[in-house]
Amino acid sequence: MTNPLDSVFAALADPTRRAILAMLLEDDMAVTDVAEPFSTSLAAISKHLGVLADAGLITRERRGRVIWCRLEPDALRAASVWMQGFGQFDPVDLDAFERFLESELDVPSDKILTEHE
Amino acid sequence: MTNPLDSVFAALADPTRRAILAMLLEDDMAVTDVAEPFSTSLAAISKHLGVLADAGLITRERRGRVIWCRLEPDALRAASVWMQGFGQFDPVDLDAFERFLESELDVPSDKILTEHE
DNA sequence: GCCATATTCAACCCGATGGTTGACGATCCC
DNA sequence: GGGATCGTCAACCATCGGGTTGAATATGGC
Repeated sequence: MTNPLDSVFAALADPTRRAILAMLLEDDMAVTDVAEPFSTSLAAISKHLGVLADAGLITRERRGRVIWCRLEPDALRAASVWMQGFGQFDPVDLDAFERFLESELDVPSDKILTEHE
Repeated sequence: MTNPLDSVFAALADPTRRAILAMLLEDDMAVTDVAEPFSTSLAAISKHLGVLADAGLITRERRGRVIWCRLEPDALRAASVWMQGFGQFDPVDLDAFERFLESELDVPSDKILTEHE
């Protein structure tokens, strides 16, 4: 009924959620740690994580008291293929990707991408 | 402070709008012709076209009575780069793209496509 | 058992979104 | 000018989305 692309694109439409995905690109994180950089409440972040999980973009696993969030990049594949069909864009360009992450967060990207600075 | 990715992804989150983009991939179209396959009102389609135009995904140009809609695939570039940064997906795979277009357009034909005639 | 920590749930507020209908402006053609 | 076609606008309605706060649940440590 509902196309999975609907929920994936809708999840990506929010800058907080894109920032969360960028953080998880580096490593799995606990919910509390995910929420830490944001000025919104923990409950709001928990909702965002629920949206991301419903879209298949992350999974959450409880270990003890802590719930760990893991990026599931495969969920982006369908959406990526869809978009590439329109533009024949260049293949993966991680430099451009980092620039976008930086422009999105208004914080240095080394907060998010620690490697290859 | 609004990131252009916000509006692009939000525009792509609606299946009607994705279908419109897919139609425009073939050729420029008049608003009335864009609306024809859908069961919703012309005003609703006009709103969708406004959302797509605000996101930069299409442009509209009046020629006489008719307003022609043109796809602007470059607006997808930033979003595509963003997504590719996550998955290192395969480069453009047009076969997969066509399959996705089919799954979007053919399957829900009883919902998207008009029922009269 | 008790308390602190980690996370979600429930109820609410408010602005955005997608849909409708009917009126309106613009344009072409006669 | 008159009439038909093209498209948007305005007002309205219902639903969704993101935010809040406070209570509830789950777990670990003492």
